[in-house]
Amino acid sequence: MSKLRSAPTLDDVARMAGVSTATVSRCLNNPDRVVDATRERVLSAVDTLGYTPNFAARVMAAKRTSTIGAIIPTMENAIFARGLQAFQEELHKHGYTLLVSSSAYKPEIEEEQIRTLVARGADGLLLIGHDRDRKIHDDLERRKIPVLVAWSFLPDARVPSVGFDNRAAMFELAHRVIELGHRRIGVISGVSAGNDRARHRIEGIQDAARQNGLLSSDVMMLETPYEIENGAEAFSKLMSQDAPPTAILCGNDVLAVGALHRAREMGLRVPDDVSITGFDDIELARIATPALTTVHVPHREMGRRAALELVGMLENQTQGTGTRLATHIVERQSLGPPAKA
Amino acid sequence: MSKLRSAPTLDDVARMAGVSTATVSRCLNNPDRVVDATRERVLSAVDTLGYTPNFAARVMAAKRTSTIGAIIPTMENAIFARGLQAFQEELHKHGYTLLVSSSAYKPEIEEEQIRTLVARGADGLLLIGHDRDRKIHDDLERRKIPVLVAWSFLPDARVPSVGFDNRAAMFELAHRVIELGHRRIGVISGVSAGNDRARHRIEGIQDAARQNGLLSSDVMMLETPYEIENGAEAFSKLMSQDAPPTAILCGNDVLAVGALHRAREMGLRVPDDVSITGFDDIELARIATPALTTVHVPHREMGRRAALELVGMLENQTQGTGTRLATHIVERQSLGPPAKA
DNA sequence: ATGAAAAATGCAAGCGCTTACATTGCTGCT
DNA sequence: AGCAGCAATGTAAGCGCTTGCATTTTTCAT
Repeated sequence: MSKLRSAPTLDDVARMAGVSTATVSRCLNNPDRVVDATRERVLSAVDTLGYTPNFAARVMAAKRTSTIGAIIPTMENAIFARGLQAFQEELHKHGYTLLVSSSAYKPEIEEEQIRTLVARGADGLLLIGHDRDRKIHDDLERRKIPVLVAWSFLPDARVPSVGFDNRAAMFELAHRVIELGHRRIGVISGVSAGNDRARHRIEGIQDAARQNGLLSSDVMMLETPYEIENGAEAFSKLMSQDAPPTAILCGNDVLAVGALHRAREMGLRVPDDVSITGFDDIELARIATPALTTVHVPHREMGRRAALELVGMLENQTQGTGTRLATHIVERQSLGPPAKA
Repeated sequence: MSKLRSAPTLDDVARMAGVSTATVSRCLNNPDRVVDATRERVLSAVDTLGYTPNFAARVMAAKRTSTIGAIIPTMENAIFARGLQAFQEELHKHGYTLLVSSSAYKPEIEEEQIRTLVARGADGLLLIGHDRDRKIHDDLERRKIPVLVAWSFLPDARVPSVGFDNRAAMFELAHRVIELGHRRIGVISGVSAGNDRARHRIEGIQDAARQNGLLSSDVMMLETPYEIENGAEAFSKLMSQDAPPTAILCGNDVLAVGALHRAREMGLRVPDDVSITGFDDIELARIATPALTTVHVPHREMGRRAALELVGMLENQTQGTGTRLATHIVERQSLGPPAKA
């Protein structure tokens, strides 16, 4: 498979322009270190030859790829789409390319992807959430690869993070729900093992329950993978109990939409018969019927900040400080007071 | 000795295992060409050193990346998510890695992404749709990089494709709509310039209209980017005419969900006051209220087939034959007969 | 045992680029 | 005119790996 046979190389360009390869390289990477006349000659050779630098060779020689790797739990729904889009746009402005892969929420896959991205020479890494085998960070540290965590801000974690306080955010929402009069609360959480965001959201709910004098038996919790169908199933289970909850807090919007859908199938009116809330405020939340009350996360801002932070770490060799972003509740139609008993 | 703080290389492993670098390389790439005892020794050195092959170096030496590049129009919604997922799973089985990037439906960005992927050494490329500057294919051909097109099957295009007949699929749906009695049809299409899929879907509608004796003035067409909000806007425009359509065919499910949403906001009942249909059958279509009548596309099958085809082209140096997949209408609640006038 | 074929391993030449250092060619000062 | 000093360009040493070919070791039929 010698497909490269026909691709022109630096040498070809140099020969055609009558200069050394060093000069061609400079034309491409430090144009101002070459005199105008030469540069023009070289660039026109590049043009007529249709030359494109060989990435692998460049990486080998320069020991730097200008590439950032990101591993997100899923690409199947829009949870990370908007933030990642902003991340990549900002990266692009600074001359970096983004490589994305997804871990399907599986730690072992995430680890494999990290290795792949590192082997491919990622100059820096964006990871989601803090929960992770510490050996991974040991290894990354040893290789001196800057890592930034997003979607979860923890002030004194080992790795700097750009994100929000999942616990406080969910606390606020749960508090609001209880304040409306709900006393039996259902929770449909994502799988919390290895997922600090899911865990912190649960804790936020528990904080609010405790603080408002609910018993732990008033809170019915279910964990399930983050998919619409699972939200629906969990909803059924929760509502088929003797004293079903009057409000159901979901770990994210996807789960909430599943719950919403099942509620309709079961002939339950939302929020009259049961309230349902989400988390993330992705587009789906606005579109759902009824529109979802949820926690708004500043996705684009988070992505942009993460990019700036990571680029800063890369170019100044600094440790990175992290940023905590604010979230807020968006009240739409899916949350109301409980029905009068 | 000074390697301690940076990534170990093949040399380090070789030294530690007391063999040559060639042997280490073979252990990693052709394990059976090395005797057991040696292999074990080498692998344990790999392990204790935490060695990971340097991708760029490997590519340079082997002239092959085992990487496939794919450029899809968007990652923001789920249109391509499922198919791409299947594509990558199948690729993985054959030892290939997938690199994805998105073009935002812009030809010039697609072109840039192609160059990037090629520079990065993609062994093969998956592209969406056939519309594309021919120079791009000239260049790819010259570099001998196999290309496969998906999401649109064209039997005698320059490049082999795995997909379905967009025109026929949309024809079938439009025919069904007209058969139900609709005479004034609205169409919310994606932007057709540079997008053969959008264009063929429009043509399918026109075929059906003509064949059923509708006048071209009975079909009101709007083009708009593929986003929910645009679907909503287009819906408003279409319905604010003197004689608004009784059925609206949307170029994809995303647009249709936008239309559905706006209908509700305007107090129109679907399908009693107006019918709305989609295309693609992504999860959103099932979840929407009312559930969307749409054209089912075998996303996973398409992704899988595309992977097999592309791997075949790569490994057998063949041209690729392409595959046409069948679609079918999924009737849910958003389509009904027109209201009695 | 013995030698030839087969299996295992080693040697070393690149792959296409960047970059430290060396060389050449100018500028403008005295 | 002569030369320091700098700008422009060239030279060549790798970067870490794979692989064709050479060499050594093992296997096995005799």
